[in-house]
Amino acid sequence: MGRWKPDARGRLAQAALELFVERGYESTTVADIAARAGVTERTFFRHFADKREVLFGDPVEYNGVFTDAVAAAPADASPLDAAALALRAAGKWFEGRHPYARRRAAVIAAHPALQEREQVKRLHLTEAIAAALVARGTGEAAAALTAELTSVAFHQAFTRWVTADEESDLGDLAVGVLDELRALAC
Amino acid sequence: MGRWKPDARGRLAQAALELFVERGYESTTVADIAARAGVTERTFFRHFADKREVLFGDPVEYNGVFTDAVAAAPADASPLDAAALALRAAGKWFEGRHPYARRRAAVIAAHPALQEREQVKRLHLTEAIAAALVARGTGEAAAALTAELTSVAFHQAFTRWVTADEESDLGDLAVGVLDELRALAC
DNA sequence: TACCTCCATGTCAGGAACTGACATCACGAT
DNA sequence: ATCGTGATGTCAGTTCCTGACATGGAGGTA
Repeated sequence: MGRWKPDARGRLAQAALELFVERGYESTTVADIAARAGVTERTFFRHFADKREVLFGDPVEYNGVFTDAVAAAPADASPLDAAALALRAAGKWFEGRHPYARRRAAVIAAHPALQEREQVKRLHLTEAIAAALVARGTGEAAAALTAELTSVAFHQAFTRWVTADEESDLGDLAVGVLDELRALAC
Repeated sequence: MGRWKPDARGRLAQAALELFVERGYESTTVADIAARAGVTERTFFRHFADKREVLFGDPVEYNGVFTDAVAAAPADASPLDAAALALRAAGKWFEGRHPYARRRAAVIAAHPALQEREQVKRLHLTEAIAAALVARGTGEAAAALTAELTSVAFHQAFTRWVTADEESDLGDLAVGVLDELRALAC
């Protein structure tokens, strides 16, 4: 066995979620998190840019779920069709993560500072989707708006998915919201 | 003349914007802002919840521009028509504020911490619009989605408005984006 | 084996953001 | 004239976050 226990980052993330659930975000210090993970505070900040970031995974991986699906869409698919495929892919990615997502969402909903971070992550996802659409040949303006629609659909669907008691299919929900949006706009 | 110079809050807000433009957000301390405004650091935190907040006005007043317009819309207007009226009202509210909005937007664009705050403000605006629509009798789901569309339209239009060199009509832009969204979704 | 470099972590000092508790003192009402 | 109010000042303290430097196992090389 090595000099240190493996996966300090993972231990920190888990300790943080536990403590946030137990005591709340504000009553938990970074020192508390580090102590439970068995490292020092300084090590926490080597793995995460700040205290909020510990609740958010690798954005490249997460955004990639959406952007890869957009990139993989058939060349003749419309931007909105590509968006729907991205929603399906995201729905699949979240399969089996419902219990975790619920706990995490509850923590975030309880603390404005964490909602802020979540909203920027959403913005970055929107921009990533727009970029992926542009890469497929969609115009800048249409790409930006389609990405926003995708983001709205996913956000709404995710909220409902996490709120609902029994687990439903997130992909179905999201594509459903996209259809609601279509109906509204026409 | 009173014991203190009047409008400490306004002086703080102005000093902050000046300093953020001059040195950047991170290189400006709250003590710097307070000093330029002629008060102490503690007074800054009595007027603003945190360092970021100094760039954002009263959310009740700002959101009210949108929600009042929604509330004042004719009873037979569709949710999306009410949204368009809100966009017009917001456009009018920003008349004459283009130079200020540009400077402010540049500062925010340069600092992730400020983008975070801006995104939550946007979220709260969206929720306020949804609530105003519900008050008009729109269903929860349709209200949420219409509010999101309104928010998207305004956000896109505002970005273009602030980016463009010569000043155009923000209301026109926003309603135009709403039409683009319609076209995309159909 | 002996040595050596790498790199994740530890240690420590310090700046800046924010908060609670208490003091001050012009202004306006009584 | 007195008194309460409320915006501000003062000060101590906690927490977040960063830079600089030290440490010592792992893994490679002679």
